Amino acid sequence: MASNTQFSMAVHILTVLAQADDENIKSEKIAASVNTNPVVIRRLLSQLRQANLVSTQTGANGGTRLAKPPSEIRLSDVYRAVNCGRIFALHNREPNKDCPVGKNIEAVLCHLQKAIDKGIDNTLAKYSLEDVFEMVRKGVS
Amino acid sequence: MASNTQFSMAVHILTVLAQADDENIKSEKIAASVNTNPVVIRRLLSQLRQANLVSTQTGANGGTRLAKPPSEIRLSDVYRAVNCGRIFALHNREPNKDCPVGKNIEAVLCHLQKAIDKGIDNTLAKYSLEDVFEMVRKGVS
DNA sequence: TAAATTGTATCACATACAGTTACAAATTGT
DNA sequence: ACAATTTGTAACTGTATGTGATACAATTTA
Repeated sequence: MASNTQFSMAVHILTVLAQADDENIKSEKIAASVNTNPVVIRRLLSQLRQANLVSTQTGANGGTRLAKPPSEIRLSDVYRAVNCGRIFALHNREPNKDCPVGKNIEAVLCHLQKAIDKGIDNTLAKYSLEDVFEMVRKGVS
Repeated sequence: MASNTQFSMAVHILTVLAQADDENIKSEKIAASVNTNPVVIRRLLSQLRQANLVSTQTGANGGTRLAKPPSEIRLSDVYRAVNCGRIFALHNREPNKDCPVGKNIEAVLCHLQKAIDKGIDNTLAKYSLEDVFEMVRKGVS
């Protein structure tokens, strides 16, 4: 599987909204920047909305805006909003429970998954959407 | 198939080898513990061999053993050995370069990818194969 | 030389994401 | 009330990829 681009697109979307300040932005306009279909954008906006990161108005002259200031949106929030998947998957066929390793390895791997997830969360929590916006404006340091 | 199980299987394989100490272990035997096809195991062993984590002997009575003691194998080595993929992918269609956001967002995302990767590496470097073996034997604390 | 074992190419299958089309629901302006 | 606009979402397609299986050459042992 080509790993998924949802986090990348979500950050892109939110940055466009950050730039627009308090204006309602149409999915079509965002799609033009991301270079994809508006439905792809709306699907992601749906997830971001559930996470209370954006708010949307339907109907004519509708669109989407940030639900809070960019300084209050952490990339860890974004990651959690769009990412259901894990870094690696556990075995998809049960290991052999008659083997001492097969019997216990899954618990260990599960433990590792949690440790990694916490690490990613910590890393992304260091960046706010405001930081990203600044980096986009001025270039990555 | 959600994300890939290669890291999980690789850790499983190495733990089986750690348990076997200095004996040559056949791919078939490992496959029985992991509950998969021996070819799947051999493919992974091939990657672990390239990373100098195991050494294999072909032919009758052949098999694979660890190339170094479990205490000298870090899970970060394993992760690097089998994992070509990233946490998230960049856009697969070029963002619109006429948009100030689209023009610079990729550099920012690339920067974030590196930060996350370093975080994962740090997390996994805390665990040696010996630690995993102990956890498998005694249960995860 | 026969048997055992790995290395690897190749195929089949399942899954998931990206992209698209289509249409109902909601909202606005007249 | 009506037409126009915009979102929400279901459904379908194409594509990529990981897993698993089969097959067979190459290697090693006895």
